[in-house]
Amino acid sequence: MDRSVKNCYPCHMARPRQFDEERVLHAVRDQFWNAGYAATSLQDLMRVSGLGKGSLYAAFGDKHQLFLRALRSYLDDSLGYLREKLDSAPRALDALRAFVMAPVSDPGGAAARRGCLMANSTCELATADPEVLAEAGRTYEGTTALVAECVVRAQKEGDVPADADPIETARALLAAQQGLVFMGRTGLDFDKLTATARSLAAQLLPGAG
Amino acid sequence: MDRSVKNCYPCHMARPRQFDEERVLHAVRDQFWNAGYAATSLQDLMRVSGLGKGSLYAAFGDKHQLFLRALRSYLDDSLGYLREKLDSAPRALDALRAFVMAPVSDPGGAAARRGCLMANSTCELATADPEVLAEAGRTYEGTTALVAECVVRAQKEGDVPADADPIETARALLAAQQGLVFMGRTGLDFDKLTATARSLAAQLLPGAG
DNA sequence: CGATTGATGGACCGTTCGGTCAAGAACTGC
DNA sequence: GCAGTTCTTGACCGAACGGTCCATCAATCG
Repeated sequence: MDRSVKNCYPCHMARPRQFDEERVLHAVRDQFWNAGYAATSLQDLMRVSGLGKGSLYAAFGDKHQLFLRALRSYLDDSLGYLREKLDSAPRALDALRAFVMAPVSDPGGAAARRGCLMANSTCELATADPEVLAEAGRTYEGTTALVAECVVRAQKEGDVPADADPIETARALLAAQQGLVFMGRTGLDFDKLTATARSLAAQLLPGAG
Repeated sequence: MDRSVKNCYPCHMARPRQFDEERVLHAVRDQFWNAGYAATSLQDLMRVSGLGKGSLYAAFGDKHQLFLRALRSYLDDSLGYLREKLDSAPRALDALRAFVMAPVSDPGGAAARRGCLMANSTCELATADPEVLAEAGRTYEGTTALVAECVVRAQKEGDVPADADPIETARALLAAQQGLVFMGRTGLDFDKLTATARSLAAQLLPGAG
């Protein structure tokens, strides 16, 4: 089943893949990100990946499975990046602040207008696609857990009141962050969005920037 | 052009409409709300409206125009409802708290999981559909203005510090609310969502509930 | 009643959709 | 070089898509 491991052919080597699976997933992910799931056609996917229909179907299954693969790849990257950011910050409070401000961390604001693939997909598909809904639930639970860990660290460092519930605090921070992601997607002016992000971070987290 | 005005026929009356335009817009809006724009076919629209293709096209133009009509009808209703809620509250602070908590005001949580038509549409279409993006911008600017007015009133009533910027406060409240709407759409447990809403309201607004 | 008008519903259009399949290409082991 | 295996390509499929058109219907006014 898993053809990503190269040296597992029965006895005769066959024709090797001429494409890099990760590269294709990346291109496909961008396409879904820009146009959404339903508005992306197989022709779009062929164009951005450079693959023929047959290759796409042989490698990934149908459109929906390919979408889920691309989505999961995106989530793995995002969660890994978040974990690294949260863990590597010298002071947990700074990491929490950066977490809330993440939607405005891109200088130009282009990323803010593009939003988040998982968020966009959830809004488009959550009602009708249980697998996407499940992925969303898992993702935001995972994110909450990571942030909550960071809250605990901030408490140990004396920056967050010890009586605050870490999970509850994390959920509030996550909700605020996702609200900012969404406001960015509505086209809200980047400077105003940044000001709002600062305001939210200041109100939800102790200490002055 | 405008056939909604009944008494403007040249000289002979013709066959009158056999459907209620508002009723159709309502049904169509629900369909788009449940399935999204791209995933809704003309057959779906015919089914939920009970109209034939010809009637739909004659009355509303193509699918995209019909969608915009339904979306605007939704927005008019929503903004009207919000204005009324904000104005009718005896105390502005209570209205602001209710505004933030709106995503969990539905007892069962079904509304929370359905999300907001404008928010869903923005996430699905904002990148590719300038008209939807413009509608989103207008909507959230309008909402910000309404909430800011209410903040001013709360300041006059002594419930919100006088030195707070009403617009900035309104944007933060709106972002928090939309974050909650989104978290509801991810399927987050309704009780947890409610707790998060309470937590956000408590941190962003003065006074104890 | 008959002329006129807009509403109606479904047949019909070309296009594009997601998905399948078979034939050929590329590669290794014998 | 041949056999065996997988990958690649593009033709092909039926279905569904959005959209147009027209014969028919219902209502009014002269």
